[in-house]
Amino acid sequence: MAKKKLSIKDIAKTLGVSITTVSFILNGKAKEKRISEELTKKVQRYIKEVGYTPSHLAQSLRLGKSKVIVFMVEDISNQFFASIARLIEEKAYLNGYKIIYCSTENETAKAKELINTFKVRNVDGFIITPTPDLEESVKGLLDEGFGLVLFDRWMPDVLCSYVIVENEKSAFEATQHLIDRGCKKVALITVESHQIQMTDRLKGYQNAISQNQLSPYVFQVKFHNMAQGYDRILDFFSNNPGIDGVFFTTNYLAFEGLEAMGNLGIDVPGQVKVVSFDDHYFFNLYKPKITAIEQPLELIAEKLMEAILHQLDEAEMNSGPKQFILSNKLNIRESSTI
Amino acid sequence: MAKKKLSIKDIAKTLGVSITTVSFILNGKAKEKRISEELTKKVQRYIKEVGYTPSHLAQSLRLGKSKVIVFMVEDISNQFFASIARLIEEKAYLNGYKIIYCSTENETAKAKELINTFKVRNVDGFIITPTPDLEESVKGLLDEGFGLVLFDRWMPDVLCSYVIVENEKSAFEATQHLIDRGCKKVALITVESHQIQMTDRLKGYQNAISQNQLSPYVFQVKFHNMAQGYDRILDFFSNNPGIDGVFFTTNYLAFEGLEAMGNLGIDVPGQVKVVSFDDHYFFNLYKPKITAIEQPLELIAEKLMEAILHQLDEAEMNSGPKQFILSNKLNIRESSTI
DNA sequence: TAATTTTGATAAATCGTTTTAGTAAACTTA
DNA sequence: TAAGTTTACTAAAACGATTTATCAAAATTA
Repeated sequence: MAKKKLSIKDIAKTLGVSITTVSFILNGKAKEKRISEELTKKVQRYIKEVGYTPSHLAQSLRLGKSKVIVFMVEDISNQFFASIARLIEEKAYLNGYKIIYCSTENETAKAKELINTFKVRNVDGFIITPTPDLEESVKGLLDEGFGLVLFDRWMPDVLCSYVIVENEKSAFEATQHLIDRGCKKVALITVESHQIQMTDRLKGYQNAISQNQLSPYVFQVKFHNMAQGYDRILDFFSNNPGIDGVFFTTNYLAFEGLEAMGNLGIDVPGQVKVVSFDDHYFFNLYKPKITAIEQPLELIAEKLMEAILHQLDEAEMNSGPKQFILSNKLNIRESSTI
Repeated sequence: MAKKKLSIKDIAKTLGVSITTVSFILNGKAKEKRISEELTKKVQRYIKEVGYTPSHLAQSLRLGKSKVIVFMVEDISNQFFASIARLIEEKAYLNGYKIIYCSTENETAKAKELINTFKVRNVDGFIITPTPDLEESVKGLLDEGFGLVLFDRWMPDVLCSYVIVENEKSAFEATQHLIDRGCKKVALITVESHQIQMTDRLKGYQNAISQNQLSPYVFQVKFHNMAQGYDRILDFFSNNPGIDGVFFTTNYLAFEGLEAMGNLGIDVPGQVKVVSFDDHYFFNLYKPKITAIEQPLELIAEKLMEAILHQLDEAEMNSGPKQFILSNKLNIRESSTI
């Protein structure tokens, strides 16, 4: 087993030339370094014949670049993050990069630990959905010259590349949509979080409510986990009977909320109209189909890779950060119309 | 920026000792190599003080092990694979391994290309859901001494480690369950595939049908993509009016099938009872709740890591392959009972 | 006291590349 | 024909670790 992998040294010895020559030819520097055409051809032919490929480890060690990007998200099994993972994969491989993933579970301590682990592991760049209070770690990465792009959330205090969506604007539109459909008591059901993607959604809701001279009904679910979320939302609806419209700021909340409403015998959309952030395959299957804000996954992935590759590209290293704020799409379905 | 990382050489120079000494101490060989306790302490103190960590790249190059495992699945954005990814992540990191993912889209050419790419990249092991006709590539990996575990599917012709579930048995049980609930014309809706996980499910269905002296109604959807699948299944129900039970071999087929049945005005479970392979969060949310076969995700992940780490562990390198066949659980819900 | 063993440390090879700084030989130039 | 230039190629250092072989001094033995 395990026939030893050929090294550049083996090639050189067999062909009776120097390692340097082979290396130059391999790296397309034959012309520049004045290696004769004849020898170049000969070496190339032999390399092809034996199917030699250079050791990336050795290259990484020598060049100080490992061609690895860390994709650090809240939870890789979450459909949103898994979808992005899928979409960036191809672009990364096309550019010779590998992607290592890891999940923070939105815990700051875990995120910091992961960042330290990977810093030491000679990765080149990080794509991160930051947890709360991660500013210092992130600044550390920048100081040490790692590539870095934030997404889903950004940090107002840190000047760096990011890819986010128009949270406030979309939340405004979703709320206004419910109001336009005749809702008078529109509730916001969100998670208790001070992270900017959530506070922006809250802002959008509040703006729409106040512009229409309505009263806000904000419910922030604490300690978010499936079972607890369901119970809390059930309580909320029991205690707030007049609600006729709900905007959920994440699809998980919507799933739980819809089930709670179902069990309370609340008719959607007859009695309560519903809109959710983060569209999902299942919203289109649900009865009624759920109106939802769709994030532009492909575009997010594209911009993420554009931003990170841009940073890792030697030539453009010291051009400024790339910051993208992308538009969402409100997919209007039965839950807010019939 | 980028304060240069310390190397073992810097440590040695500052302390006025040799690189060798530092290395021995770092690797816990101080005693064995008779480094004096005094010097050992001194070096350790300094290392801690400056926060030195060794370069994994250099170690990998020297030791020929990169501590990287490739997780190669059909589609990382698929909920099943994403969940497994999440579950193996922690175990891998605890053991000092990183995980690189990639998606084959079940295309043999792509899988072969990915395998070649990663072979060259000095990874240590592979966790793979093999595409059709991947036997040769997989054998190649084994010959070259890579760690390897297959999952979801296995290859009868290749002796290697794998983690799979009892496809045939569960399919039998699901079908029998429908028959027990009074179904007389039970259809199987599956994908057209010769891969063993699918043919096993087919076998289970067929056995149950013939043991009960019923007639099989097998529908194999070709060229599986969302839109086409839906259309084909719609046709199938239109052309086979008497069907009173359906077993879907994947949850995607079930989602499409349920929508098709909904649009045809077929009542589930009144008119047609439904069971699906691969339980899903939404089966519990759907109305009616869908009966489904649940694969033991945690156990799969656990066994995958057990098998791969076992192989990568020098000490146990040449013990035989580990093969796990895990039991599923039939979650009986409304779609097959009311 | 001479020979042997133990102790405590190190020099140098190695892993597989890239790249700087040469070096002979062939060719120009004046 | 002596000096300078090109041409075609290479030796050797580096990247940052691990490990084998070696070595001088101290301690033990005979």
